[in-house]
Amino acid sequence: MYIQKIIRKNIENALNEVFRYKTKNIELQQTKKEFDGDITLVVFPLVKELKMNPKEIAEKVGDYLIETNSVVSFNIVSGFLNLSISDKYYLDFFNSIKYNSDYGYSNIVSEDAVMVEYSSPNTNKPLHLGHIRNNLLGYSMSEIYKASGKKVYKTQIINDRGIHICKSMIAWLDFSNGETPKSTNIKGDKFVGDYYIKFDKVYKKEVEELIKNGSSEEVAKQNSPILLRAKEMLIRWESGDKEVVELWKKMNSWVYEGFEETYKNLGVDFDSYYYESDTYLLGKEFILSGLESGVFYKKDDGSVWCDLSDEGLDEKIVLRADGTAVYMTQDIGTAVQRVKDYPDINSMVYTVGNEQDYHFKVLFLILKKLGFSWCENLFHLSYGMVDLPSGKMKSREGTVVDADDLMEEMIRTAKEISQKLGKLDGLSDDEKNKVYKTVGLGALKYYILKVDPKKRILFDPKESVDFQGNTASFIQYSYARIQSILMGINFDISKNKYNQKLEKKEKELIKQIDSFPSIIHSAASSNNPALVANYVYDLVKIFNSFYQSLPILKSAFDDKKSFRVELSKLVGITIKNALSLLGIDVVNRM
RNA sequence: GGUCGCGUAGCUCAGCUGGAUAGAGCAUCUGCCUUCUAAGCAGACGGUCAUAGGUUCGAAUCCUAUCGCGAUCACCA
Repeated sequence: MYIQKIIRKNIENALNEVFRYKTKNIELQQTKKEFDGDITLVVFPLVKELKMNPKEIAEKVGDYLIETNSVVSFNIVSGFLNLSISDKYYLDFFNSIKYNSDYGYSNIVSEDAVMVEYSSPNTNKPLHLGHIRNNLLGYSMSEIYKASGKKVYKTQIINDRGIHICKSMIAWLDFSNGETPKSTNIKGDKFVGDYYIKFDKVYKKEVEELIKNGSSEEVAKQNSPILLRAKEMLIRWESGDKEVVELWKKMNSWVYEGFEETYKNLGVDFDSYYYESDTYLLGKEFILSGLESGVFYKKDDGSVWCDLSDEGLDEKIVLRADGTAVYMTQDIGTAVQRVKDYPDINSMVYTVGNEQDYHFKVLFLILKKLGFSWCENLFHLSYGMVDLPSGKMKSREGTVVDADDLMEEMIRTAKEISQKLGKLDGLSDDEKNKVYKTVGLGALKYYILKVDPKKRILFDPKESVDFQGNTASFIQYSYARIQSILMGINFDISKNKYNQKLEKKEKELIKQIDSFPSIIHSAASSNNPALVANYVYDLVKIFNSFYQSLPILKSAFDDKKSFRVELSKLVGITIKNALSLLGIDVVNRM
């Protein structure tokens, strides 16, 4: 159990027994390096409540804690009670988990499940850097929820219908001569995306032509022949035209093949898929029942609205005048559908960019008004844009960073650096390539996940391939060194009975490891994988500094050395587990 | 204009529900490879926490205003 929890409980007891006082207002923190002690109680908040001076309170609490053997000593510095925990506590904790390869993960799995939606692409374009952030966040949060003891369903909703895919279809009919991804050896999503771009080119040319012939810009934009054909195709699709639907299925299947490849490379996966072509008509029934119960109201033209001015928001349309659904309608329907499909769900997480903050605020409010029991546990995992040093990513200007290209570049850079350093000499080509991939993708993932989701990221390709400092490869490298220590040792270290005094750095390491489960819980409750990233970086830094001071381990062995070997091993387990929450793999040698 | 988010070292970022002298990495400079991996370690330099008020024992953190950047405010998704 996390040491702070124990101390907190003991302090509660102390206050209760010494002062007959009960409070939740106990402020604990790590003791600063400059002072003696492990954990510090900030006494000030109690001063007011107990109406005594800080020193007196601190002394009484300290005495009680010593009497009850919770701490071995304490000192008081101006309202801060610094407590020293016995080495025995740390050693007992260490011994209790040192062979637990699942260390940190909760072994109690809750009955309730959380559904995490992420990725959710359109089917007319390949995935780009923004999707990478989305995927990494969604996947990582899923792993963190699992580790914190929740059952998780990973899903996505694919925007597979609408005018955008019709555009690709028209362009393919016009220009492909029957070519396919297979026949051209182009990845399916890129293949379809290329036709989307082709459509756009023709469209622009036609608009120009129309303007030259005297149309206004607005009219021209609406009346380009190729756009009219795309619109007509959408109508045919909606009416179930066999030919159109066939082509639509064919082209989407190409895209999905491409996406799967990208997901596989990125190391993310899904338990289920929702398609807008299935869900875009959902939700109308709830609009009707909402009308009856007075949640919504109808305007004269027949459109249906929800008034949210009580919550400080505007009114929001939920059904068009012609009775067709809008985005909001579908999202209401889809949410309900998901709970139907997975009855154990009691919360949902939507990983969607922060440009949709308003939409989700409204969606959650409406669901609440409609009275669904699970509406309290909806969370919009909102994240900031990914900018480039050259500015914003814009598909029209070709400044989008393609997901596949980026991953490839990261792997290539890992290869170059490794070759230059000669770290991998002696491995087979297969093994080398595996390391390049693990290191290159790890760098990408860590670079993105280590920053707070709600902040914008400035993605500098140059800096992201830097493998020094606060990067995945630094962490992976330390893991590899630990494996190397362990490999050099060929006798049984499990019999050691080390119970001497701990050195400062050993204690620091154990303390850091001790806090891992609580980090997982804070990451889960704040929906922020960056907490885990920064945690493991801190752990590795402490370890490296400790490691530097290790005596030579492979030769003459004593209890102290075997203890340190075991401690290193436990650090390795913790690093591996923490990284796996971020979707990052480790390598045994590099 | 209304609403929401962000603003911390030259650069990229930490800083949990307010707590001790605001922390890392990069960059710049100084040491450390005859010892298990130098993708490392030890150290130096670098701060008006956007600005101005307020709340209190105590503010980067909470409140108000102002400035800057961004998003959003569609019968688009």
